[in-house]
Amino acid sequence: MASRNKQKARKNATRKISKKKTATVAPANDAARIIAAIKRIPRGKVCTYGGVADVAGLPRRARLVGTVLRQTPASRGLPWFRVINASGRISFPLGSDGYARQRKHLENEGIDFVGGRVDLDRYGWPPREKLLDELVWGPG
DNA sequence: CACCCGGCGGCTG
DNA sequence: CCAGCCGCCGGGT
Repeated sequence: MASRNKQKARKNATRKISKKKTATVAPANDAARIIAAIKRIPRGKVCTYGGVADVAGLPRRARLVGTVLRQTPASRGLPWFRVINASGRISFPLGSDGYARQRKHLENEGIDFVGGRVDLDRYGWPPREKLLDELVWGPG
């Protein structure tokens, strides 16, 4: 409850600050940052949608990560399959082709599924502690 | 401008 | 753990 109020407060604050709305800066580069962030996920690790957004410098844009991924044609350099949701699950419907492909890729990299989920404490990237430090202290 | 809908995330019951 | 609900924010109608 408190958290929702906090989010609402943040939203109102954001509105007030950005009321000018000047440019609307077409976020084509947002997609580029998201792709770059995904490319950084190490082999054998996974990152959540929200995590990718954070690494890309776009906090709270988890859904945008999903949108970009959905619209981005699979290319060989992009480890799209290392992006899963915050519950440690693959976000495609169970039984779909996409689900099967993604899971196979991950298992091929040695990632272990228990009850249909990945243990983020073990396979999550970046490590939670590092992420917090960077959020608070900045990189370096 | 008003809705509607997501490869999401947090919290609650 | 699961189901819902809600908040967020881009994109499409």
